[in-house]
Amino acid sequence: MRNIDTDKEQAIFQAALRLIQQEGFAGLKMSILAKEAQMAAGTIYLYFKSKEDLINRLYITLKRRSAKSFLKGYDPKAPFMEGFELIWQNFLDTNLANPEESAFLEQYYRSPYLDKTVQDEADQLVAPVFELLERGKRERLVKEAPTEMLVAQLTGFVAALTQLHASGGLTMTAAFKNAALAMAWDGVKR
Amino acid sequence: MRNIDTDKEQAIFQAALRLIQQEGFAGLKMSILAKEAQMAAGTIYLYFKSKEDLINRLYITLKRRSAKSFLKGYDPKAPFMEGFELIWQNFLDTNLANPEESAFLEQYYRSPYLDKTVQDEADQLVAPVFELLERGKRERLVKEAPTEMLVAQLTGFVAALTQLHASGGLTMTAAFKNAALAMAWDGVKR
DNA sequence: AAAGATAATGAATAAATATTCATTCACAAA
DNA sequence: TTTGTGAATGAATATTTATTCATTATCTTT
Repeated sequence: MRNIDTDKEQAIFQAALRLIQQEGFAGLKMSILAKEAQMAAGTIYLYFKSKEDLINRLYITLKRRSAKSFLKGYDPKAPFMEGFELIWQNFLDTNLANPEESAFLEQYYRSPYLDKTVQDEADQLVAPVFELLERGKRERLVKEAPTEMLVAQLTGFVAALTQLHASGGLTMTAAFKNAALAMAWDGVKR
Repeated sequence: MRNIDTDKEQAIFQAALRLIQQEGFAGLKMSILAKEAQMAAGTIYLYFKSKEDLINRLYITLKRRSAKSFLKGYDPKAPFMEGFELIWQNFLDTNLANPEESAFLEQYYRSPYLDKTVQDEADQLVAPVFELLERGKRERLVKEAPTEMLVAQLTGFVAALTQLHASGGLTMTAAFKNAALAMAWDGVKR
């Protein structure tokens, strides 16, 4: 039996990310995508019902992967600071290591292509971070600011850093990562 | 003489922003734009050579307006802290007051439509912020982190806050603005 | 108020792009 | 070697969207 597994699908995902990175949002044309993924245009339609389907599946796949990655090793019962550092470092590393995916998730957030169900699941995936920060407030370790605001500073910072790193504006060495952690923590700490 | 001034142009700009806000990046279709701006499709082409021209002029117009707005009253010779607070507050207020413009500037940054010259001018407009933070480092008031990183935290935070505020996730009252200033300053201060 | 000039219209056309499907290909079983 | 079957192709078609331009409307000048 031929291999109908995810090989081709993955190739399409990869190529789509590369194109979005290179050409931006508007650069994702099915014909170009086919060329980049080294297959015929029609082949894409064996794996995806439509462009919309492609975008949605790519989005949720990456969002899940991202969430899994930055929650790796996270134990809600461990001390707050341990959890904070773990998630922060995971989050930064995940984004730095996958700038194309990161940019995609940023760019397609609230695109007309995305189904509401997909956006809702995406929100669910981030919930543990909210819970951790709320716990931090209860334990008097974190500022008494709205959780959304705390999250905004952390995610906004990571997004901006990732973009900077990817564009070659700044190479994130280990020393710089430490500096970033200090900045992130100083921003939210009580 | 008929009024060929900026009335129609402004209407087109406004409608374009509204559409980008509502439908996202991909939702900017010339025919829909014409309807939204309450004019015929052809009329747009009396004011803009092409869609690309429209995007570029909208982008640079908004970027200039934004820079002018967040540098308003800024005196490079005033004490550091005064400059920092002024720019931060201006920047946050400017973005909160113009979430559509803010989102547009975010979304179209490095779109394939944007001319390099436009992007370059955009970078120039932000230069005073870099200079201020470098001075802060020299005066030992600001962390010894790369300036790009400091800027990343500040702009990333504002971008995320603006998006949050615009989507109704959090209303930025005066108290919350103070909290945000504290978070921003704690993040970069030495 | 007529003529001339400028602005606006929107249906028609051009251009770009998504999608289909008749055909070919690659492999496996007989 | 032949035949069957799912996978892949890519030119052809459908669809969507940008742009044009002949026509109409609106204003200005005399």
